[in-house]
Amino acid sequence: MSEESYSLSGRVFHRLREDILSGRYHANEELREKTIGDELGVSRTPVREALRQLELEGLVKIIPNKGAIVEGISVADIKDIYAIRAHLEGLCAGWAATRITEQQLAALEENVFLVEFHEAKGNYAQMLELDNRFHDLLYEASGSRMLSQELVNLHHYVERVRKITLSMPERVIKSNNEHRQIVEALKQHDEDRAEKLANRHIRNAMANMDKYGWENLLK
Amino acid sequence: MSEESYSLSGRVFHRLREDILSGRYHANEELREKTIGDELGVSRTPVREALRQLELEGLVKIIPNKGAIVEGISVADIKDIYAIRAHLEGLCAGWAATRITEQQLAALEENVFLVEFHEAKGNYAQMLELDNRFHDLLYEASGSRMLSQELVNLHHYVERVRKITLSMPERVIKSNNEHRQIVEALKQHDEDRAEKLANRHIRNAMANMDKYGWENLLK
DNA sequence: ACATGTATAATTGTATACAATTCAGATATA
DNA sequence: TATATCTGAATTGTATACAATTATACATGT
Repeated sequence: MSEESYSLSGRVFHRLREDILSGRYHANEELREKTIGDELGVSRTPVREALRQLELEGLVKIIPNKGAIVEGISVADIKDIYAIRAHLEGLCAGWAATRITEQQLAALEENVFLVEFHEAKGNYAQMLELDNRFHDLLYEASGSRMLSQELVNLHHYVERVRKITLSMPERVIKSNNEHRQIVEALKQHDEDRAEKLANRHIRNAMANMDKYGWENLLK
Repeated sequence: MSEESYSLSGRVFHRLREDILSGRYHANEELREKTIGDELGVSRTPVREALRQLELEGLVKIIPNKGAIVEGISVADIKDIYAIRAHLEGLCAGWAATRITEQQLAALEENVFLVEFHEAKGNYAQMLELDNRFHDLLYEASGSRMLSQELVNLHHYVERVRKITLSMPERVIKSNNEHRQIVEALKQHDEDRAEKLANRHIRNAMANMDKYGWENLLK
């Protein structure tokens, strides 16, 4: 999944989103077009385009003739996103159960196997990448452009949580077991079971953060 | 609910979105920055900003150095959105049941009453506006910025369906009855019931379109 | 006729110029 | 002192200029 963008405005957009979601900009911070442009070595034009896009994502608020301020994202927001994802990933897995292709199934099985492989070697660096890939594959298997798009968007918001989660070996193992069960249900085209398992998978991720402490999230 | 935008780029954005969702532009149509700018009497700058935003909403696809083409929205997409909304409006109503304020409840009750009033007078013109308002109030009552934002976005996509639906007197009556029941559940802070009713409300809207014939949707 | 190459036009990407608005500080006035 | 108002700087909004890329048309050779 290449998140690269070869236009300047695209690069500025991804960079600013990352900086906001990672907390490098704090909430309510003012974003000046010229300042950002100078920092990234571009003119105001691509910066403006990026800010307008971030506004649509809800990460900044643009006040006409005044400027852009960081909306940021609170712990409550992230919890909400997990609740939303629980529903939508369930729906997604359910749809995928009846629509998934053999190739997509094979790709998911390979993914589960790869996690197992690297986990056994204690190679946790690739976990985030592999986890991203699992979910992207699942989204695509739903066969729904709209649902997939929604879930990909939501996924970005919680990258920070997942970085923490997937650095815990015991959670990685459990998570991959849950992935395996989901794939199994997809293989059997068991819609209800796939939906329930995917829903619970997200809820388990939430429960894991409950134990870890959400308040530790934003440093 | 003011959908107005006082910047040129905002106006272009809303205008283009409306034109795409209403089918004035057909799928795969190429959108030239200069042409659009000339039509709307603005320069390329605000047009570009609008196109970049529409890309994020999935309504156009931008191919670097080539241009923007209309993604459009298919009947399948709209059905998917209804399914997604069914889940999320349920979640939303459930949350609202425990968080809604007295003022918000009063506003919802007033809305239901107003629909009744205008319906009795056969004044169907305001129905879309009032229906929009009901759902916006419900979204806000969820107390969740993220969920509200998601639902508002999804709502835009199906404006075309709702224009049809809400021009059917018998559906308007049923719809408002469903609204009334939802408000009742919110009043009693009955989370499960609110969730079920809101979920079913959207499913009923789908069933109504099933009868009407989805294929008649895109002219 | 067909493919290929090349010049030219059209279009997008980015930077800059200028207009409109807002902000900050100084000055004036009660 | 407190308040109001003016003035210039800073910032955003929009248009335009220029660069980079892509599309089109035509010529050339096979």
